[in-house]
Amino acid sequence: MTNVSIEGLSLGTHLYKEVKQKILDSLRTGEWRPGAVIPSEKKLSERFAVSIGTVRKAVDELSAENVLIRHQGRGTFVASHGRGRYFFSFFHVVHQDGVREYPSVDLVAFSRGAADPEVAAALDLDVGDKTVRFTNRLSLRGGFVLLDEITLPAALFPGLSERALRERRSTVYQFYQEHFGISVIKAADRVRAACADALRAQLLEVPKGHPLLHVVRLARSFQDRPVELRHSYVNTAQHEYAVDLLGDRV
Amino acid sequence: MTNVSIEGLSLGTHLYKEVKQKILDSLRTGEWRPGAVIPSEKKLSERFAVSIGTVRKAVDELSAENVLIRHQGRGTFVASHGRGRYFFSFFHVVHQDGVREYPSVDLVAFSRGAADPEVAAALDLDVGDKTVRFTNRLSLRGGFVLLDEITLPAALFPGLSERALRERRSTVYQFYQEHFGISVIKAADRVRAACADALRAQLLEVPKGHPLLHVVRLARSFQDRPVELRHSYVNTAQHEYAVDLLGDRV
DNA sequence: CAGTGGTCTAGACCACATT
DNA sequence: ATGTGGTCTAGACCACTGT
Repeated sequence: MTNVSIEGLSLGTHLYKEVKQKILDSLRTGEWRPGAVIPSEKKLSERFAVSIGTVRKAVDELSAENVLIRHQGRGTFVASHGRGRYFFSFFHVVHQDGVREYPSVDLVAFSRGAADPEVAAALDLDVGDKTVRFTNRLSLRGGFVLLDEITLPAALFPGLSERALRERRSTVYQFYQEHFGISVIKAADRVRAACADALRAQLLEVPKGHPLLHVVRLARSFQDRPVELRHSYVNTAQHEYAVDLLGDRV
Repeated sequence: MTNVSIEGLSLGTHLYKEVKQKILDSLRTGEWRPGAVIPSEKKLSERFAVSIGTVRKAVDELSAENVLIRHQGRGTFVASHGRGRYFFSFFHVVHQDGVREYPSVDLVAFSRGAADPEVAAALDLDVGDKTVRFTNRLSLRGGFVLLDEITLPAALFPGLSERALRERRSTVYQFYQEHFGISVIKAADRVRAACADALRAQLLEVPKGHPLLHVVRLARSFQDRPVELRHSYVNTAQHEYAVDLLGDRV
């Protein structure tokens, strides 16, 4: 741990930010895969030639951002979109009695298309770039509650097929991660009130004109790269979209 | 910084948590008021007889929770509900073009009443305890966009008058803080889609039956004490309710 | 300039999990 | 017993702010 520092180095930079970046690089390149342990803090400190405290600070931030997960005595793991509490960081629909529940899913539409200007702008594509679109219908307590209309950049999901989607048993984001190496680590939701049109009313089995939540989500991976645009329609007759403001974490 | 520790002390406890608690105590008792600086980390470390690193860890958490705000070179300040970026931690309605804007407010209703079972459960009161109710109408870009129907426990807001509310020029949470010493530091929102009833349609100048967002918020102060129940109705014709999931902070 | 928070180090010790 | 993350210390140095 020599305090080696070529003169003039580390001007305007922060060691722990560099360490954080190097860790993210190793995640992006797949050196450490989702669900796996990463090297101990001691080893990382040797590898990056910094003190343990500096590694800790980098890992602190990554774990605060849910990119890494620490387990005392066991090690530090790469976050995966399994069915842990993490799932509910991205699934905000709860029953009105407050109970969280995993939805069951059926695929009701699948198609390929080209990005229109709106999609292109959101996903950082050129107009006309190939996209994949599909719609999931989610059920809670046996009733249809949610319609997820999802648009993906085809380039990031090579070979994505309707069949693979239909046969998947994991969550959607877990599926992205395991099959295409794409980790959704943040997202922005924008919520509006809307009335059900004929098609969506039929799929959700509500009267046409029934009020629905319309949620537009843009999900991002490392380096803020947008990877998914999603329009969700929620029947809030018995469910709600729940958000915690401040407090420890999302 | 003697490592004084009566034997057996600090079993199952964490020093920095104790420090955090002591800081919160000083906030609750009003020793350090909103907007003011608190003592430097050095002084705190002497006062609590711990190392600076331990104080830093306590302050780290409090500043992550937006209870304290650090300014390098200036000091650490008690968060206040002024019109800083903090305001938008609790005001999530943005124009559909993404621009955030401060609303203008007018008070359209004020009354006193007693807690019904629902209100009592939410605010941790007994049924029949006195409450204050009022409704704010918020405008953005010259149009009525939001109706905030607010219920407060009268005991926590002694002497709250319609006139004081009407003449206030600060934000609502700033008003609570400055006049009643109540700091809202977290809240939970539950969002549903609804249709405007006659009264609310009239106030928001939309057709009866127009789809609205219905947001139920429970706001809390220190120690998770519930201090405000709020029903908001949002016209999302040109605005949206925006939420960031994960990423650095709210 | 002095004082503040921010970074970084180096090491001791604790709590927990696995072998 | 070993190795992991978690806490705590003590101090050096940097970057920023106000006087």
